[in-house]
Amino acid sequence: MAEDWDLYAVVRSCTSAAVNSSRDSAVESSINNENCGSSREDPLACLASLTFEEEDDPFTFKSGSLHDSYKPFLPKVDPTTMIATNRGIDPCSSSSVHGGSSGQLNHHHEHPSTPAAPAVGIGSPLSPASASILAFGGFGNQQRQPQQQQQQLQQRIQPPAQTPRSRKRKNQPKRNVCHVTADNLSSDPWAWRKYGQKPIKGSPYPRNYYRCSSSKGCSARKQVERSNTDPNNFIVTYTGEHTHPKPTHRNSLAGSTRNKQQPLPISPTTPLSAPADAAAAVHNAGEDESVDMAFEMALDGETDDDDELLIPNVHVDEDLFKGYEELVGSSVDSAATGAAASGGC
DNA sequence: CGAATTTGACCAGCGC
DNA sequence: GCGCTGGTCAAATTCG
Repeated sequence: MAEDWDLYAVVRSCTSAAVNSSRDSAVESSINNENCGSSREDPLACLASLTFEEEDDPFTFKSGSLHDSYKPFLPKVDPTTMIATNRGIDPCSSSSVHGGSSGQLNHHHEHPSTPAAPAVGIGSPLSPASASILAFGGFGNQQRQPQQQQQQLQQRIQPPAQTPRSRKRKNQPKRNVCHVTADNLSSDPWAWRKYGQKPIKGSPYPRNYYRCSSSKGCSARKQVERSNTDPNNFIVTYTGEHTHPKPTHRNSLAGSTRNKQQPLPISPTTPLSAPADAAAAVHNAGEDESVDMAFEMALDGETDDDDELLIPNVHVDEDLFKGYEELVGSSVDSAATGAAASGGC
């Protein structure tokens, strides 16, 4: 499915969320995503509508406590809501497992033998950006991230003395669970690097693990898995928080743009892949800024047109942008429009 | 050559 | 206490 991960997708997700704002079910929001095209409201609203569904998450953020935690990070946005769109990442990928169940995923699993076709895979011809839009602030675990980092470092340096790997549920940081459609799967300004993939019991689709590669010390992570109930929906779980400002450009990540096996549409074995690629791709497509904007808006909670606000170091080179426009003309337009739309979503 | 992805193995938490 | 499952690590591989 080559969905075009463009800003629209993001916007759509927002809108959809808005539409379903009354519901705290993120799933529903995402599911209805397609419908949202019509309704444009405040993207934030959309975000707001997306709630952290917990699924297996012991922490339930239904408005409330989490809200407080997020405040610092998400000033205007209702912490309980967030949107994530990961495009570029095709969670369904993966290996073998999936194949089996794949009945549902007709579009995706076709070349089990092909390892990754990552990013591109799901993505779009344009190559998605990997991103995921989400309002990711810190999930309230400001303390944790440094700790985790240290833990990991220590682990490597010395054998785990006490709690070497606190990655298990018990110690797990709070997570933001978002449900997004394939269309929306992607687009977050952060660069993600895949570090693992595992088949999940009860789900035909494997779960992919990504960590933020924008900064070495960043403990932000995200898990992407395809919903077994609705193959078109992906469950994106964000954990940890970014310890650095959003990358100015997705391609800021050295070597992040690795376009592998483009030829292969999507292989089941390669699910989400390559956020980095996607990011790069998006960037190339000229969507980058748009996406970023959308993302920012989400973060900011204000969909207004204050694009400037956001992250300080996010600066857009106009020339570059122009170049994009020329290159991708319409794409950019759409993206821009989308961004704008999102503002008025 | 550097960076990202793949994939098997390891380890810890949780349930029985 | 044991086994299962999920999360992470790290070597090998691939690609720009």
